[in-house]
Amino acid sequence: MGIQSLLEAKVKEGFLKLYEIEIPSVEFQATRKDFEGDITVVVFPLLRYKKGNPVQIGNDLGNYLVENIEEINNFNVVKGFLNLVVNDTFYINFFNTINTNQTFGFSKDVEDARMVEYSSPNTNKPLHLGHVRNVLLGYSVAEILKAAGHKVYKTQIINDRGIHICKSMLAWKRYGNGETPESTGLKGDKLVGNYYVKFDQEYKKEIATLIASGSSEEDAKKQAPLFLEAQEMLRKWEAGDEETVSLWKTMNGWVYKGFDVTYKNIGVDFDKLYYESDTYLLGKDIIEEGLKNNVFYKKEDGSVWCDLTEDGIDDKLVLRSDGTAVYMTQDIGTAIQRAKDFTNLNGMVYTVGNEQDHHFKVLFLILKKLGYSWADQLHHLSYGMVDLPSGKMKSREGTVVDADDLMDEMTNTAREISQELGKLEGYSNEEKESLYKIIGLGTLKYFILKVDPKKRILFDPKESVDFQGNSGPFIQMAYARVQSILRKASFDYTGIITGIELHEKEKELIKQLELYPEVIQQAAKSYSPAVVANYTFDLVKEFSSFYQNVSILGEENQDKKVFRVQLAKKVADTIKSAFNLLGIDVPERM
RNA sequence: GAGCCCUUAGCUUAAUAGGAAGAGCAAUUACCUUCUAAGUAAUGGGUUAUAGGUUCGAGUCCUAUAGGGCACACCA
Repeated sequence: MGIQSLLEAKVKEGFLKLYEIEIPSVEFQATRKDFEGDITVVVFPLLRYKKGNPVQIGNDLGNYLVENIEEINNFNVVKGFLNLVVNDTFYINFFNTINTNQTFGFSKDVEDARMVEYSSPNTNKPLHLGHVRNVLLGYSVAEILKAAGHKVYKTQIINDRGIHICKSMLAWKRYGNGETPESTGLKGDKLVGNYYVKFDQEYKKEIATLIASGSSEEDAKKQAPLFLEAQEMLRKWEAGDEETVSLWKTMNGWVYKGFDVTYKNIGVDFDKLYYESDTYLLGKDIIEEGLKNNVFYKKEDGSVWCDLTEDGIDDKLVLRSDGTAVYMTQDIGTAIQRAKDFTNLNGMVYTVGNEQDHHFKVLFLILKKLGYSWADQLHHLSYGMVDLPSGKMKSREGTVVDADDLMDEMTNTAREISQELGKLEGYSNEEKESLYKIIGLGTLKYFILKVDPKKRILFDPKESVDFQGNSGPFIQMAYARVQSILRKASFDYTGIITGIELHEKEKELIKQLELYPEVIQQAAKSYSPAVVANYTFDLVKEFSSFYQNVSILGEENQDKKVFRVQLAKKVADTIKSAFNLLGIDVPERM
């Protein structure tokens, strides 16, 4: 049992005895470093029930608690804050209860299932920095939800159809000379992406020619032969034309192979895939049904809309006048399909950039109007864009940071720094390379995950990624240090230690460990890996201080030495556990 | 032009759903002590964008204002 729940009961009891007043709850917080004490009762809220001087009430309560709770040794009152000093025995006992718990911090299964969608790429170009943030957030939130006791299904919707896909197909057909990933040695997604860029270049040339011969820009864009041909291709694809579909399958196949490599490198995976080509027609039946139930209405031209005026939003188109589906149609269908596929779902999380806030607001509203009870459990995990110093990324203009290149670059930087520091004697080349990757990727992932998802990130590949301070390597370093100690600890450090006097730093560390379960719950509730990242940093800061100020293996008292090894190991285990939730590996040595 | 998000130290940021503004980088200084210096210890740096309001108490809630971003398409 935590000290807090014990205290809460005693504070209530004390209030009753002292003033004959019942209070519903007690507010606690960790005592600030500049004051003596471990846990603080905030007295102010209690003034609502018992008028008086907060300092006086604090003193009365403090006296009562010291007398009645064994674990409380002392107290002081500053303004309306009652700071309580908790004795070592409590902390040692607490540590012993968590010490051998391998899943410390994790909740037991609550049999509540969630689906988390992330990545959702187009199949006409490689993944870039924007996807990296998306994928890292989605994967991490999925892991955090698992740790918080949910069953989780990770998914993505692959945007594998549409005019943009036809563009790269067309360009390949025209200018590709039968190139394949095998013949060029290029990753499939890169090869296809090149043709998407190629299309745009040629298209622009055609537009320029047309404008030169007197067309307006608008007309030129619509009349360029390439554009017309791409549209024709889309029609053929929808009609099931054999040649077109076959090319589509081949080129998408290349892209998927490329994506697999990238996902594997990033270290993320999926439980279930949805393809837009399978789902884009799905929504139509739902729209028909909704029309009957007056959820939607039809305009004279045949287009179908949802009236959202009472929600203060403009009406939304859900079906074009020619009967074809729009983005919204498809998303409605996909959501319903998922609910059918996974009947145990208690919520879906969509990891999509904040530019689509409006889209998801509308989607959730429409699903609710359609009467789906689960519509209330949908959540848009909205995150800010990643900007480059040069501005926004545009794939057609080649101003993107490619995901594969980015990871390579991080690994290279890690290699350079490692070699400069030169501490890897006795490591094989293979081990070294694996380590560089762990550090490089860890740096990147931590850099992105430590900030609140809502906030925009300015990413400067040269300068913004630090290997010091609040960074991945700083935390990985702490883990490696503990492993080093464990390798050197040539004695039995199992067993339960009691009755020792704690060093101040040890006490701080145990207090920090105590927070872990709540941190996971908090992160799950707010869908924020940043909560876990910041906690881990605080834990490691505390550990580093402990490590520099207190000797572990050099301690003469055997009990203290064993306890310190156990404590260090627990810290390392917790680092590893927390970093796992972020999808970051930790090294045995660095 | 109804709307949504953001603004905390020079830079990057934290603050448990109103409770004592805290870190990292950069700057200055000290430390390789037999557990790894990608580290530790210390110093300086804040009217939390501005003006009001609610409250015993506001970075946090409300109202305006300024600056930055996003969105509202028979695009996805």
